[in-house]
Amino acid sequence: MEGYNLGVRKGAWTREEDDLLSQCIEHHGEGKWHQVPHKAGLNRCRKSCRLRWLNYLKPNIKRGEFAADEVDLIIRLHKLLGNRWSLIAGRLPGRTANDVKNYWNTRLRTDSRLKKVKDKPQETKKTIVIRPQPRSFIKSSNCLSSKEPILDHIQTVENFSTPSQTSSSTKNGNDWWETFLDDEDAFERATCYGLVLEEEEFTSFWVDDMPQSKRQCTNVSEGLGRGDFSINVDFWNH
DNA sequence: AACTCTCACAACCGCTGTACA
DNA sequence: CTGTACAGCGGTTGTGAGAGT
Repeated sequence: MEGYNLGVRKGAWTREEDDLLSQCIEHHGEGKWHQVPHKAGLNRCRKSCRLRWLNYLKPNIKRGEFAADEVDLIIRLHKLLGNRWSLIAGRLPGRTANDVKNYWNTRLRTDSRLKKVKDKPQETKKTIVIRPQPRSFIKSSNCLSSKEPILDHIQTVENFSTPSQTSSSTKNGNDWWETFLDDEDAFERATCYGLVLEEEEFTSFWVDDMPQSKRQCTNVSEGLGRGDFSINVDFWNH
Protein backbone atom coordinates (compact mmCIF):
# COMPACT_ATOMS: atom_id res chain seq x y z
CA MET A 1 0.00 0.00 0.00
CA GLU A 2 1.19 3.42 -1.00
CA GLY A 3 4.76 2.17 -1.17
CA TYR A 4 4.76 2.34 2.54
CA ASN A 5 7.57 -0.09 3.10
CA LEU A 6 9.68 0.53 0.05
CA GLY A 7 13.06 1.32 1.53
CA VAL A 8 11.96 4.04 3.91
CA ARG A 9 13.46 4.36 7.34
CA LYS A 10 11.44 3.08 10.26
CA GLY A 11 11.76 3.16 14.00
CA ALA A 12 12.69 5.92 16.40
CA TRP A 13 13.31 9.37 15.04
CA THR A 14 16.70 11.02 15.45
CA ARG A 15 17.26 14.63 16.49
CA GLU A 16 18.43 15.42 12.97
CA GLU A 17 15.27 14.01 11.43
CA ASP A 18 13.15 15.98 13.89
CA ASP A 19 14.99 19.17 12.95
CA LEU A 20 14.54 18.54 9.23
CA LEU A 21 10.85 17.85 9.65
CA SER A 22 10.28 20.88 11.87
CA GLN A 23 12.11 23.17 9.48
CA CYS A 24 10.16 21.81 6.55
CA ILE A 25 6.79 22.37 8.18
CA GLU A 26 7.75 25.78 9.51
CA HIS A 27 8.72 26.71 5.96
CA HIS A 28 5.93 25.05 3.96
CA GLY A 29 3.21 24.69 6.56
CA GLU A 30 1.21 21.63 7.52
CA GLY A 31 -0.55 19.49 4.95
CA LYS A 32 0.48 17.87 1.68
CA TRP A 33 2.07 15.14 3.73
CA HIS A 34 2.97 13.09 0.67
CA GLN A 35 5.35 15.90 -0.33
CA VAL A 36 6.90 16.36 3.08
CA PRO A 37 9.50 13.57 2.99
CA HIS A 38 10.88 14.90 -0.28
CA LYS A 39 10.78 18.55 0.76
CA ALA A 40 12.35 17.80 4.13
CA GLY A 41 14.96 15.48 2.69
CA LEU A 42 13.77 12.65 4.90
CA ASN A 43 13.80 8.97 4.04
CA ARG A 44 10.50 8.49 5.85
CA CYS A 45 7.01 7.77 4.63
CA ARG A 46 4.40 10.50 4.79
CA LYS A 47 2.52 8.72 7.55
CA SER A 48 5.57 8.60 9.73
CA CYS A 49 6.24 12.31 9.13
CA ARG A 50 2.69 13.29 9.87
CA LEU A 51 2.55 11.22 13.03
CA ARG A 52 5.86 12.52 14.28
CA TRP A 53 4.78 16.12 13.75
CA LEU A 54 1.30 15.75 15.20
CA ASN A 55 2.27 13.66 18.19
CA TYR A 56 5.63 15.05 19.13
CA LEU A 57 7.04 18.04 17.26
CA LYS A 58 4.03 20.28 16.87
CA PRO A 59 4.21 23.39 19.07
CA ASN A 60 1.90 23.62 22.08
CA ILE A 61 1.84 19.90 22.64
CA LYS A 62 1.43 19.35 26.34
CA ARG A 63 3.64 16.65 27.78
CA GLY A 64 3.75 15.00 31.15
CA GLU A 65 1.11 13.71 33.50
CA PHE A 66 -2.54 14.23 32.80
CA ALA A 67 -4.19 16.51 35.32
CA ALA A 68 -7.11 15.20 37.35
CA ASP A 69 -9.61 17.28 35.41
CA GLU A 70 -8.17 16.04 32.13
CA VAL A 71 -8.55 12.44 33.28
CA ASP A 72 -12.08 13.12 34.37
CA LEU A 73 -12.90 14.65 31.03
CA ILE A 74 -11.35 11.73 29.17
CA ILE A 75 -13.48 9.29 31.12
CA ARG A 76 -16.63 11.24 30.50
CA LEU A 77 -15.93 11.82 26.84
CA HIS A 78 -15.02 8.19 26.33
CA LYS A 79 -18.31 7.25 27.85
CA LEU A 80 -20.01 9.45 25.30
CA LEU A 81 -17.86 8.80 22.27
CA GLY A 82 -16.20 5.47 22.70
CA ASN A 83 -12.77 5.10 21.15
CA ARG A 84 -12.97 8.24 19.04
CA TRP A 85 -9.64 9.44 20.28
CA SER A 86 -9.22 12.33 17.92
CA LEU A 87 -12.52 13.83 19.02
CA ILE A 88 -11.66 13.32 22.66
CA ALA A 89 -8.22 14.84 22.17
CA GLY A 90 -9.84 17.78 20.42
CA ARG A 91 -11.37 18.73 23.72
CA LEU A 92 -8.09 18.49 25.58
CA PRO A 93 -5.86 21.39 24.55
CA GLY A 94 -2.31 20.29 23.91
CA ARG A 95 -3.08 16.58 24.09
CA THR A 96 -2.88 14.35 21.06
CA ALA A 97 -5.13 11.48 20.09
CA ASN A 98 -2.19 9.13 20.52
CA ASP A 99 -1.54 10.45 24.03
CA VAL A 100 -5.15 10.01 25.03
CA LYS A 101 -5.32 6.55 23.50
CA ASN A 102 -2.13 5.44 25.18
CA TYR A 103 -3.26 6.86 28.49
CA TRP A 104 -6.56 5.09 28.21
CA ASN A 105 -5.06 1.78 27.18
CA THR A 106 -2.34 1.72 29.79
CA ARG A 107 -4.04 3.30 32.78
CA LEU A 108 -7.73 3.96 32.51
CA ARG A 109 -8.92 0.78 30.87
CA THR A 110 -8.60 -1.03 34.17
CA ASP A 111 -9.20 1.99 36.35
CA SER A 112 -11.70 1.37 39.12
CA ARG A 113 -13.44 4.61 38.23
CA LEU A 114 -14.64 2.93 35.06
CA LYS A 115 -15.97 -0.17 36.72
CA LYS A 116 -19.19 1.52 37.69
CA VAL A 117 -19.69 2.52 34.08
CA LYS A 118 -19.17 -1.06 32.97
CA ASP A 119 -21.59 -2.25 35.61
CA LYS A 120 -24.41 -0.10 34.27
CA PRO A 121 -27.28 -2.01 32.71
CA GLN A 122 -26.76 -2.66 29.02
CA GLU A 123 -29.79 -0.68 27.90
CA THR A 124 -28.23 2.58 29.02
CA LYS A 125 -25.43 2.05 26.52
CA LYS A 126 -27.57 0.95 23.63
CA THR A 127 -26.36 2.29 20.33
CA ILE A 128 -28.74 2.68 17.45
CA VAL A 129 -27.39 1.67 14.07
CA ILE A 130 -28.09 4.61 11.86
CA ARG A 131 -27.90 5.49 8.22
CA PRO A 132 -27.86 8.87 6.54
CA GLN A 133 -30.93 10.22 4.89
CA PRO A 134 -30.89 13.40 2.82
CA ARG A 135 -33.29 16.09 3.91
CA SER A 136 -34.04 19.48 2.53
CA PHE A 137 -35.28 22.68 4.08
CA ILE A 138 -36.58 25.90 2.68
CA LYS A 139 -34.87 29.05 3.83
CA SER A 140 -38.07 30.61 5.01
CA SER A 141 -38.82 27.62 7.15
CA ASN A 142 -39.86 28.67 10.58
CA CYS A 143 -37.47 26.25 12.14
CA LEU A 144 -34.49 27.56 10.20
CA SER A 145 -35.24 31.20 10.75
CA SER A 146 -35.95 30.86 14.41
CA LYS A 147 -33.28 31.92 16.83
CA GLU A 148 -34.66 29.74 19.54
CA PRO A 149 -32.28 27.21 21.01
CA ILE A 150 -32.17 23.88 19.31
CA LEU A 151 -32.45 22.10 22.62
CA ASP A 152 -36.02 23.23 23.04
CA HIS A 153 -36.77 21.13 20.00
CA ILE A 154 -34.45 18.29 20.66
CA GLN A 155 -35.96 17.86 24.04
CA THR A 156 -39.09 16.62 22.33
CA VAL A 157 -37.16 13.83 20.69
CA GLU A 158 -36.98 10.51 22.49
CA ASN A 159 -37.84 12.26 25.71
CA PHE A 160 -34.34 13.61 25.67
CA SER A 161 -34.20 15.62 28.80
CA THR A 162 -31.93 18.53 29.45
CA PRO A 163 -32.40 21.10 32.14
CA SER A 164 -35.43 23.16 31.27
CA GLN A 165 -34.58 25.87 28.82
CA THR A 166 -35.68 29.40 28.40
CA SER A 167 -35.62 31.19 25.10
CA SER A 168 -32.14 32.41 25.90
CA SER A 169 -31.12 28.85 26.77
CA THR A 170 -29.96 29.91 30.18
CA LYS A 171 -30.96 29.07 33.66
CA ASN A 172 -29.84 31.03 36.65
CA GLY A 173 -27.53 32.91 34.38
CA ASN A 174 -25.65 29.81 33.29
CA ASP A 175 -25.90 27.90 30.05
CA TRP A 176 -26.86 24.33 30.84
CA TRP A 177 -24.00 22.86 28.86
CA GLU A 178 -21.50 24.61 31.09
CA THR A 179 -22.50 22.28 33.87
CA PHE A 180 -23.49 19.37 31.69
CA LEU A 181 -20.43 17.31 32.44
CA ASP A 182 -20.84 17.95 36.12
CA ASP A 183 -24.40 16.76 36.12
CA GLU A 184 -24.22 13.01 36.41
CA ASP A 185 -27.93 12.55 35.75
CA ALA A 186 -27.96 14.65 32.62
CA PHE A 187 -24.85 12.90 31.48
CA GLU A 188 -26.40 9.48 31.94
CA ARG A 189 -29.53 10.48 30.06
CA ALA A 190 -27.50 11.90 27.24
CA THR A 191 -25.46 8.74 26.97
CA CYS A 192 -28.61 6.72 26.58
CA TYR A 193 -29.42 8.60 23.45
CA GLY A 194 -26.06 8.39 21.81
CA LEU A 195 -24.84 11.94 21.88
CA VAL A 196 -21.94 12.40 19.52
CA LEU A 197 -19.46 15.22 19.64
CA GLU A 198 -18.57 16.88 16.38
CA GLU A 199 -16.58 19.90 15.51
CA GLU A 200 -19.19 21.30 13.16
CA GLU A 201 -21.28 24.10 14.46
CA PHE A 202 -24.96 23.65 14.47
CA THR A 203 -26.32 25.90 11.80
CA SER A 204 -28.64 24.07 9.52
CA PHE A 205 -31.14 21.67 10.96
CA TRP A 206 -34.10 21.37 13.17
CA VAL A 207 -35.63 18.17 14.31
CA ASP A 208 -39.08 18.96 15.47
CA ASP A 209 -40.69 18.35 12.11
CA MET A 210 -39.34 14.87 11.79
CA PRO A 211 -41.85 12.08 11.57
CA GLN A 212 -42.24 10.33 14.88
CA SER A 213 -41.09 7.08 13.30
CA LYS A 214 -37.70 8.60 12.46
CA ARG A 215 -37.08 10.31 15.74
CA GLN A 216 -35.72 7.26 17.42
CA CYS A 217 -32.86 7.45 14.94
CA THR A 218 -32.08 11.07 15.49
CA ASN A 219 -28.52 11.56 16.49
CA VAL A 220 -27.86 14.64 18.52
CA SER A 221 -24.42 16.10 18.71
CA GLU A 222 -23.30 18.59 21.21
CA GLY A 223 -20.00 20.39 21.57
CA LEU A 224 -18.92 20.25 25.14
CA GLY A 225 -16.30 22.91 25.07
CA ARG A 226 -16.81 25.66 27.56
CA GLY A 227 -18.17 28.68 25.81
CA ASP A 228 -18.10 27.21 22.34
CA PHE A 229 -21.33 25.34 22.41
CA SER A 230 -22.43 23.96 19.13
CA ILE A 231 -24.91 21.33 18.26
CA ASN A 232 -25.24 19.10 15.30
CA VAL A 233 -28.22 17.03 14.33
CA ASP A 234 -27.94 14.29 11.81
CA PHE A 235 -30.93 12.81 10.10
CA TRP A 236 -30.80 9.13 9.67
CA ASN A 237 -32.99 6.35 8.60
CA HIS A 238 -32.95 2.66 9.33
C1' DA B 1 24.70 -8.69 39.28
C1' DA B 2 21.64 -10.88 36.19
C1' DC B 3 17.41 -11.88 34.74
C1' DT B 4 12.38 -11.26 34.18
C1' DC B 5 8.33 -8.62 34.29
C1' DT B 6 5.55 -4.55 33.80
C1' DC B 7 4.48 -0.17 32.23
C1' DA B 8 4.44 3.87 29.35
C1' DC B 9 5.11 5.73 25.19
C1' DA B 10 6.42 6.03 20.29
C1' DA B 11 5.68 4.27 16.04
C1' DC B 12 3.72 1.14 12.61
C1' DC B 13 -0.06 -1.02 10.06
C1' DG B 14 -4.39 -1.60 7.97
C1' DC B 15 -8.40 0.36 7.03
C1' DT B 16 -11.96 3.98 5.78
C1' DG B 17 -13.51 8.30 3.93
C1' DT B 18 -12.91 11.86 0.62
C1' DA B 19 -11.46 14.35 -3.42
C1' DC B 20 -10.67 14.27 -7.99
C1' DA B 21 -9.73 12.86 -12.73
C1' DC C 1 -19.77 5.78 -12.16
C1' DT C 2 -15.28 4.06 -11.25
C1' DG C 3 -10.59 3.93 -10.00
C1' DT C 4 -6.73 6.07 -7.76
C1' DA C 5 -4.27 8.80 -4.48
C1' DC C 6 -4.15 10.86 -0.29
C1' DA C 7 -5.32 12.15 4.58
C1' DG C 8 -6.58 10.64 8.77
C1' DC C 9 -8.04 7.43 12.30
C1' DG C 10 -7.90 3.55 15.62
C1' DG C 11 -5.83 -0.87 16.80
C1' DT C 12 -1.70 -3.02 17.61
C1' DT C 13 3.13 -3.76 18.24
C1' DG C 14 7.93 -2.61 19.49
C1' DT C 15 11.04 -0.85 22.73
C1' DG C 16 13.32 1.24 26.58
C1' DA C 17 13.25 2.20 31.47
C1' DG C 18 12.38 0.96 35.95
C1' DA C 19 10.83 -2.37 39.45
C1' DG C 20 10.90 -6.79 41.34
C1' DT C 21 12.98 -11.30 42.21
